[in-house]
Amino acid sequence: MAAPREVKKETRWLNPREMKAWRTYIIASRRMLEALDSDLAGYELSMADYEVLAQLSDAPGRKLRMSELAEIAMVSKSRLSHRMKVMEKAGWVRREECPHDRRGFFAVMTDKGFKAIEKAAPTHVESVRNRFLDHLTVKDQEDLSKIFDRVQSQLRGQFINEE
Amino acid sequence: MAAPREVKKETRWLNPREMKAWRTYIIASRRMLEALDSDLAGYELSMADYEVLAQLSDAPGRKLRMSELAEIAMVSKSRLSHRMKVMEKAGWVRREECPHDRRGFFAVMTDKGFKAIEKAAPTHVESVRNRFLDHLTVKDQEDLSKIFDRVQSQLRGQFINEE
DNA sequence: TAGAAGTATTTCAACTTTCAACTACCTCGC
DNA sequence: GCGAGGTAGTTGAAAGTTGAAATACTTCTA
Repeated sequence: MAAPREVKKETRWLNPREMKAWRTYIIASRRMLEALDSDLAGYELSMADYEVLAQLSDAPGRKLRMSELAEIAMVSKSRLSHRMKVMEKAGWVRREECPHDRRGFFAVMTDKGFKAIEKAAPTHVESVRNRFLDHLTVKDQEDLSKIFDRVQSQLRGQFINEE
Repeated sequence: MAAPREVKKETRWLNPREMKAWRTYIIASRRMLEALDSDLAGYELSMADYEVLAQLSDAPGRKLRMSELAEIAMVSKSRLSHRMKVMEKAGWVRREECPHDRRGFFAVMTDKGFKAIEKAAPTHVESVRNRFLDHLTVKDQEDLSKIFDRVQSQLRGQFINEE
């Protein structure tokens, strides 16, 4: 240990390279997400709703417990509950009681819902290519996977936030 | 031109490598953004509000036209207008009439606002390092800048969306 | 087998964001 | 110097989101 010194460390501000990487990534990502959303708008879908339906359509029987769906589609339970009400009104999904756990419900995709996402999917995939993947080499794709795997695996991290 | 064929091309679905890159990037990004937001919560700031204040604090005289601020902080005019009302109530900013264009207003940061962001900034920077930059090598940073520069530069692109 | 504790989901109230006017002003062309 | 059309910013209502409380179960434990 060195001689007693300030408790609080100097802030390590970002150098120009770090700043560039961070800002370019954040700004381009935001704009790209906006573009993807607007590419989907013609199908009355947001990216979040698309994700919910896509996950549901991949599930066995196109049917999942609400909590599980919320989890894998990365929306809060309460948000999913609200969105389901809207999608139910559109006839894309319905709720089904869970026979083994009477607290629970299944979200079930209707045929109409399946047709809706089936119709939107090619556009969305094309959109992801246009807006993103087409600008990446195979090497880029692999690099990115590695980087964001690392980012995600460290994310459990508790950041101390002085109250 | 080849012989007449279907107008609509086959959808080029994502291969596993593409899928992996896309989903890892999207999911890790979302989770990271959530973490950054929650790291800022102790300062009564969202990322969006932080960005607005940070841009304002960097401006000459800590003062910018509303539209310009909305532009560089990437929020809509109407959203900025609403947020300014909240931040004005908190005493962080005030509005000032523009002498040369009587339609216009300046957003001006108060001393209290400057102190607020000055206090939050080290945490936020530390947070960006913890959550993101620390997991990137210098090479990664450069790669990322290149990738997202390409992504952004193609984003002007009009995506044909059949109505 | 009662009751405490936990879980699944919805609802409520507060807040934020968006969309489409709307007001007020500026600028240009004639 | 007037009017058409554009620009700056705000507003209010509607829609979306959130976190906490409420409801209705299930599960555990003694």
